Amino acid sequence: MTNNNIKPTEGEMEILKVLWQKGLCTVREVHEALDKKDSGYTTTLKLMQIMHEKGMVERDTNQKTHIYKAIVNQDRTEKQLVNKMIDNVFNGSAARLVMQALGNHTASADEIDEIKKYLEKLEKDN
Amino acid sequence: MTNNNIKPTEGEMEILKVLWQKGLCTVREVHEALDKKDSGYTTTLKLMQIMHEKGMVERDTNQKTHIYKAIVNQDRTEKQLVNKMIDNVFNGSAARLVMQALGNHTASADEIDEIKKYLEKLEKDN
DNA sequence: ATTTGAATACGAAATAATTCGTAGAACTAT
DNA sequence: ATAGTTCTACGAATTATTTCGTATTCAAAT
Repeated sequence: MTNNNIKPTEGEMEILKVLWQKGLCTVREVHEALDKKDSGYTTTLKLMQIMHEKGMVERDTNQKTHIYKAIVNQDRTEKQLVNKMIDNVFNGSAARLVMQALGNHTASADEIDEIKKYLEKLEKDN
Repeated sequence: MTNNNIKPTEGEMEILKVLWQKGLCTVREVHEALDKKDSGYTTTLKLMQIMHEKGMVERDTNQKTHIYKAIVNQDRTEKQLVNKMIDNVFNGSAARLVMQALGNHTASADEIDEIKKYLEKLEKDN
């Protein structure tokens, strides 16, 4: 395994998603992006500081306002979480997870097409 | 929503999986089935008691040894967890989750076939 | 009947995750 | 330079989850 085996908490995932999407961010920007009024600014700050201790993000502290950046890899992290769910919930069957995900109103016709294309490609590559 | 919106914790999921698979179980049986030596018998017991308070399981207390049974529906629970992940991790895109799940060694050729069939069926039904 | 073994109940410790309050440093504008 | 705003640091409270120890009950075997 190239990378570490960190399992982000839910709160950390929220923040990572923002960082992955935006690249470089101040705490303020991240906090704004999670428009959840659920929690205050210092909560986001604290979270990001903890993530820094854990080595999930790096930061540039040259300016007063620190700039954060995700270190952990998005794709790898997503795969990790998905695999964990496949193990924990679906007894190791990726297919069961997929079907569960698709037997939903969440999957539009477009999405299904997209997935079919992806499957074709997968099979070609093997 | 027919059912409640309970989000089982990780520990609770472990237990639910056993109950779903076996149907009726004593605490002892569940505990044995989770062969994790990680934790003692009373831990499993306590968990199951809490699950009972939460209304996730029901139990027959006529005998000294109580018999437990899952109340929460497996399919519904799985869907809930998957949907949560789609939202939390994949910004609402079921397709992204599916691709992440399939771009894995976990998905065998057989599984992929199975999924393709499932997609055909999905499309026919719409 | 007494011992032994296995079960439940329950409180509370241990751990993890989130949240916030407050202090002080630094920048901006007056 | 002083006031006001924005930032970080950091300790501590809160909440959720897991874990265990101990008391008690019940039943079976001696």
